[in-house]
Amino acid sequence: MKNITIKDVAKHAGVSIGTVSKVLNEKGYVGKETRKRVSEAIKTLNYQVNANARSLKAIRTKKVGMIVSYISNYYLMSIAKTIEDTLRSMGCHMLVMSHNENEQTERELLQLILEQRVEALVLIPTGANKDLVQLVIDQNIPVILVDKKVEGITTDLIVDDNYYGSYESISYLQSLGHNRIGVIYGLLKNSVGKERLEGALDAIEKLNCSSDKNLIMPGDFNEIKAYESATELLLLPNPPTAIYCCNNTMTVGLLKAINDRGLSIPDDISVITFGDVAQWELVKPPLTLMTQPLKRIGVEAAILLKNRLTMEEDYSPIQLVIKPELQIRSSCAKPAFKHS
Amino acid sequence: MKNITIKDVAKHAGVSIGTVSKVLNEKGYVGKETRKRVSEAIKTLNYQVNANARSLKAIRTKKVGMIVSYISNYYLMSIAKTIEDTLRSMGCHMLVMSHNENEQTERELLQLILEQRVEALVLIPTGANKDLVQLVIDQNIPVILVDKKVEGITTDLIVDDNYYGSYESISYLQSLGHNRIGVIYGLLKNSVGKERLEGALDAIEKLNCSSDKNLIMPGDFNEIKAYESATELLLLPNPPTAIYCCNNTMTVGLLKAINDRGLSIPDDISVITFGDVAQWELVKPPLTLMTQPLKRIGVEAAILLKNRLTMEEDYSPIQLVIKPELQIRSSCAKPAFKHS
DNA sequence: TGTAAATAGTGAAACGTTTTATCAAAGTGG
DNA sequence: CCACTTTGATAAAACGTTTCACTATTTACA
Repeated sequence: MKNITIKDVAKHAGVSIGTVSKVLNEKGYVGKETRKRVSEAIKTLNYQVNANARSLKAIRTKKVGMIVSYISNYYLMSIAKTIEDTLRSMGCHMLVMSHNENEQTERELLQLILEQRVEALVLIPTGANKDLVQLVIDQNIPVILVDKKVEGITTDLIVDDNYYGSYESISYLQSLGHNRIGVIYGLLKNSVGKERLEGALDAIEKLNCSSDKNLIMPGDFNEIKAYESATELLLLPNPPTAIYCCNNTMTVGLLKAINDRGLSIPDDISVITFGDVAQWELVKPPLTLMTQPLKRIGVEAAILLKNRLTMEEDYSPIQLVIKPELQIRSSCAKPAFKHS
Repeated sequence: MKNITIKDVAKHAGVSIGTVSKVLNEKGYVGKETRKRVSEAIKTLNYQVNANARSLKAIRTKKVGMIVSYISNYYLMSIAKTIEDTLRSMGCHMLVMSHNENEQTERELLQLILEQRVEALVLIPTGANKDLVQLVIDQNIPVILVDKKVEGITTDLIVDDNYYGSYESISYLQSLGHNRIGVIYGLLKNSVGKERLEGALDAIEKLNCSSDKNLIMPGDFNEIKAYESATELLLLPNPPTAIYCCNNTMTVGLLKAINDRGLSIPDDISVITFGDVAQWELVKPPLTLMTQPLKRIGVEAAILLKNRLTMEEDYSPIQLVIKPELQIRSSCAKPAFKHS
């Protein structure tokens, strides 16, 4: 079951392979009659160009790589979708891979990217593997970092303003009168995790909230750990009157913990989270949160990508820091009076 | 900024390109000393094999295509993740694309798949484009259909038992005493949508529920339409005591409609849905639903894929129909007495 | 009518690999 | 010491395209 090649088409149509190529790529001069004969040969033989051979000769591979942390993550895939649509409109396509926040895996994927001769790379990095990322850049492959930066690398970057989002979240709670605010934070080796915690901590300090260290608990960006930390928080002799949770996944754990202790939001405790998901509007009560402007990030990334793909000249890296927005719903209220 | 080729490495190490190739692929005889020199040359030159050139000569492209309907869909991407992991362990990688249920887009993607000479294709089809799907199969590329079938195509298939899931959902409601059951169904040109509706309809008939046609409303698999239909259902002079909603997206609309009318679940109305998502456990009350065994589907698809990739011989297509499971939580209760 | 430009088609080189046939040296066993 | 086999390395062919240099015909227009 040999594959049909351009040679077969040429023979079938009685022309040279150069002519077939011209028909295929709509380049150069081909007679009307000949074009038709060739087209028909292609049809009847079910010929398909071999993209590998094509990108071997032609420099353009029409491939763009996208490496994300989690492929089943709604936030990331929303961005991916926007990018994919843009690419398709440019006749390119996308290689998607996920490293699951594993640095070794990311190494292998970057290696693959290099081998595949993609024309650009959209990377949600682990934060490590600076050497390989730099290597990709050195090969003149445009790299767009999304969501997270890699220390020591200067290239295009699109991130949420995590610090700002956290600061504002705490600030909002404080404005409602809370001054014992619990925080469940994510992995700190992750720049997102770090920035969100720092924003929260700075806000707590500057706004004169209680800076009880016991109220700041790790959630490791996972549901289980968040559940445990939340439970601990709730069992404190003098528990917080509000909890700020640094991402969606951990919020699932937090809410379960609150449920399991029979507490009610916002009467017993206020809750605010960083990150949006359709269902947070349906939880009772609907969650107040900091939304990441998903669409915006996706669109910006896509635009940037398009520019990088069409621009030949050198360019200077663009850094986009996108501010999240406070979405006020019903999970935060004034703190109840407590006789401590 | 020319790319480094195998030729450069050969020159740098003072050997022939054949030898470099042998080192690269760990094939044939290479002297210990030579191997070292070559390896060093590769390191210092930062050489990266050109995967395109490689797959031109070697038949294996190490690429598997995956075409899904929506790339930001949690259900599909969970499956994709499992498959991707398996592939990586086999040294292959995945081309992910989405057709957004657009048949023309699917055509283009299938074309791309053909051109890319992938070794296998995992396809969540629109249901159309039978000709192109068949063409892929004819090229001896194993095709695994997931989630949905394509009429007239026989190949590997892994689907939920949608009919069963719907039937059981209605059956559960009926067992609680409901006999005016509303249904919000999805797109019917979609086999999933069709099967789910049929299961529900058959159950309603066989179990002697009221077969009031007004209770069966389209939701088109989207939130807005579902919201409208749900609202209509709730405004009926004699509204249903329970509603079965055929997928997650539509359930968002349904719940919003119920909220907006100030109704309470399950006191005023019972709700059951087809499809799981972490947040459905956190909604008040936690939703009773039919879960699709995501992990199972992903794993089965991955295993099947692995087999197809390693098996040379012809094989007969496997059809896997996986039963969803009823997950009882608190959104369904006995119907309240109504003086109609 | 003559000449340049436009049109139509060809053959061969090039892209960066892998593979195959070949050669040469070095071990091996009788 | 001879006839193998094993080991080590090479040059050239092949993979399926695109592109470039060329030839040959037709068209345009001054």
